[in-house]
Amino acid sequence: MKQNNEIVNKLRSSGLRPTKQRIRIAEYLFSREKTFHFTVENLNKIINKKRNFKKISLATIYNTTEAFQKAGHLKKILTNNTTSYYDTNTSSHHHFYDDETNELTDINFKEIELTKLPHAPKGKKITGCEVIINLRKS
Amino acid sequence: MKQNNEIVNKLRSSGLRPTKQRIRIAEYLFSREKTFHFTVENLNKIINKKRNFKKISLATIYNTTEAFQKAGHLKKILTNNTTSYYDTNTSSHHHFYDDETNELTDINFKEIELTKLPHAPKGKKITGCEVIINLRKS
DNA sequence: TTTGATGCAAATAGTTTGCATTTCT
DNA sequence: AGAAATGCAAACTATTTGCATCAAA
Repeated sequence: MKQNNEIVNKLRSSGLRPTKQRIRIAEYLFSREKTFHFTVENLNKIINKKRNFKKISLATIYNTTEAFQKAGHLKKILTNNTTSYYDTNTSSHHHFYDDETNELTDINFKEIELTKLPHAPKGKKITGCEVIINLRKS
Repeated sequence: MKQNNEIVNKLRSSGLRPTKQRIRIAEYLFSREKTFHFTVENLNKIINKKRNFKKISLATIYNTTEAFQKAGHLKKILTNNTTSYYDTNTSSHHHFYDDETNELTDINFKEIELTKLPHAPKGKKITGCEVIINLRKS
């Protein structure tokens, strides 16, 4: 596998073997300017739409997404529906959530100021913090 | 059905017929001081543990939970888990979420200070704002 | 050559739906 | 009686698992 060195290094340095499938998915996800929100089902459709490639199985898309998340390359987003959403923007940022359409939008972190946080309960540590602003049509 | 008038009125005044099942569930959920977090599966187990009552079907627990939510008696909580969590505390407040145990805990609203909020996108209005702090054992 | 990843299909978890029956008003 | 709620099972959706095969180190 000798392709896109940057991607290969990204995978390697996080302990992930750079397989064909992972490279293809990583290229799709991480070679972009704008942040990208998706479900596994979305990603599967997109990745497997192009006929010039061999199909990547849904299980692998699930595995890869989870591996990328654990490696810190993806962030799992909060929702109140039964599907998991992921975000290619792993830096600390917040979301608008439209309760009617289930649409998620990023909020620039400068738009929110959190000036006080609780301390973690005994024996626990804080691993993340997210603000969700609920929307509805006005 | 002539039981617990307060509960019956609560149901009636939100347009919900006070059926045996709804009353039993509402009595369990709303006759308490402290806020209560649960999943439908939790609630089902609890409600149907007591042998002295006739079993309430899981579908009814789902229906009732949704009806209570729509009526504003319950709040659905955002997590990064695919199971739905509900909260008997319907006022705007924040949560700790333990990613390992899936446990939810309230955060006293005084413990968090949000000093800056974005404005809603065009055509939308803000209906709520919630902070989730993820935990893990330290 | 051994360890880890993939792919498929079957299994599972959470939730929803259809419809006959029952309960409330 | 008429409208709405219940209960059951079947259907559905998202996700996970087991295991044989395959690719990377």
